[in-house]
Amino acid sequence: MAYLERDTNTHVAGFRAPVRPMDEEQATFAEFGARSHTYSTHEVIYYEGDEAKRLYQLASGSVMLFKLLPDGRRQVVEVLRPGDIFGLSNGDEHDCTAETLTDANVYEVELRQVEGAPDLQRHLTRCLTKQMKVLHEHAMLLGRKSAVERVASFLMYLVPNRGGVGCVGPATEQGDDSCDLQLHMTRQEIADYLGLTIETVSRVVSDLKRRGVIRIDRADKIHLNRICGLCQMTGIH
Amino acid sequence: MAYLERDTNTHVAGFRAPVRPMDEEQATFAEFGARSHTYSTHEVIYYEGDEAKRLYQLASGSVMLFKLLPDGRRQVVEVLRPGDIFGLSNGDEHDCTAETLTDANVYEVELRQVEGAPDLQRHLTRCLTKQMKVLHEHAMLLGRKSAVERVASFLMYLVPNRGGVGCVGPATEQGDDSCDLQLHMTRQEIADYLGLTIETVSRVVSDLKRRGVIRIDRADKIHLNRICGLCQMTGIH
DNA sequence: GTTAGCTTTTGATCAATATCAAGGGCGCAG
DNA sequence: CTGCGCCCTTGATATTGATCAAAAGCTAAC
Repeated sequence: MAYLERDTNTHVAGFRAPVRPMDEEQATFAEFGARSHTYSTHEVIYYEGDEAKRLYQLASGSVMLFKLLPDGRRQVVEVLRPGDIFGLSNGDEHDCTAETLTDANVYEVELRQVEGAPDLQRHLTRCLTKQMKVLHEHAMLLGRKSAVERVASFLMYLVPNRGGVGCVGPATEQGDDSCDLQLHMTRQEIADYLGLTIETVSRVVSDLKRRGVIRIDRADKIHLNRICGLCQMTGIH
Repeated sequence: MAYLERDTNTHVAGFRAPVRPMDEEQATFAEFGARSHTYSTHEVIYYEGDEAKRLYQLASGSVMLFKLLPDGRRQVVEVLRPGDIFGLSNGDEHDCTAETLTDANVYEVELRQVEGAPDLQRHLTRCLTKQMKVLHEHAMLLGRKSAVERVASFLMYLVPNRGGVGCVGPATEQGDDSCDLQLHMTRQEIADYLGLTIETVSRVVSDLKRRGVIRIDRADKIHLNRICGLCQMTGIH
């Protein structure tokens, strides 16, 4: 199935973990003449191949970065959270397309202003390091995990305070083992993020439901009945 | 096949593209009280989970970063070239194991020295951005490419001046469409990098040989007969 | 030169996921 | 309220790559 065949105007998408507090990192950007820009759901911020002019930091909402092959195969390479950086490029072209998954607020700084701003640089290093770690984790997912493990990992990634990576304990702090998630991504976007087909994602989700691990309130509203049980399925344990 | 089951002492590994000139980025490190350290082939620089104390820059040779799942599945997440950075961590633990693939020379700087060094920071941003782009490309490979496309992409990545990513023209500058490669990785390491099994890698390589695209001089010395032909098989065209 | 221990290759089979093909559900426009 | 368009789900089948198994090459030590 080729992405290009899709009618691209009709998707609701993205995800937001409920009440994700701004990271310390986030404060910095506003101080650097960073204009703040608002984008609506499913708006393209830049295209792969566009000239890279600005550095972006997501303030609120959700943005995905993806790449396309000429035959239409798509890979979503990052799903960004508030505080994450994008738009940096080592050539002068963007290597990915950036598209919002929700309404999003974004700080924007001209690239040439970045060079001479040490604080900002320090900041960038920290953000990039964090995002790199997520990319490493995702490479493991794409290269070595089964379909079930991918979907379980994806859902766990959305659980607040589970940081997306690894297991920080048997349950949420209050000993509460359930959680509501709001996916802001279609099955197609999830599939393109996890390196699967839309059918496989759908089947795995149905399976998790059948096994009682999750409950599906709407296609994009999923309740986790047993976070620990789900976590056991990520391949990390 | 689980990595842990392997006898880990017997592998030759890694790759080096013939005569890769040092990037401008590389100069910087030596100026920051960076000790230079030499590691021999197949030496572990640090383990996943170790406390992160130093920042490393590869000066010469080749290093891979990999992650393991508890059942022994392994994913090589980066194969580093001279100039590349590693060892940064956003928590205090390393998220990957770093292991040399060849004898390697490495600059090492204490992490706390990094904070107060703006030039180094600027430098880091550039390196990380470049490596991030490679990670994006690799996510596409792992998520969406076929076995043949993966192996073809891998080989193209080793061709000097093809930068690893994309096609910069119909042939090398001199119009020369062939090239000698020295892989410093075993089939197992290649498989773990490409998200395949050792058997699949072997089969694909044999296939390319049968089709006359490559010639195999030794398991780790491969001659590309038709770079363009190979490039056509990467999925990028 | 021969043997032992790897790594790599090759073959046969299996399993996971993709592909192909219908339906079903939900939201929105009229 | 009704119908149309999207998604999403589910089923049947095909295909790719994994797994299991064994033989063939290398390399180094004796």
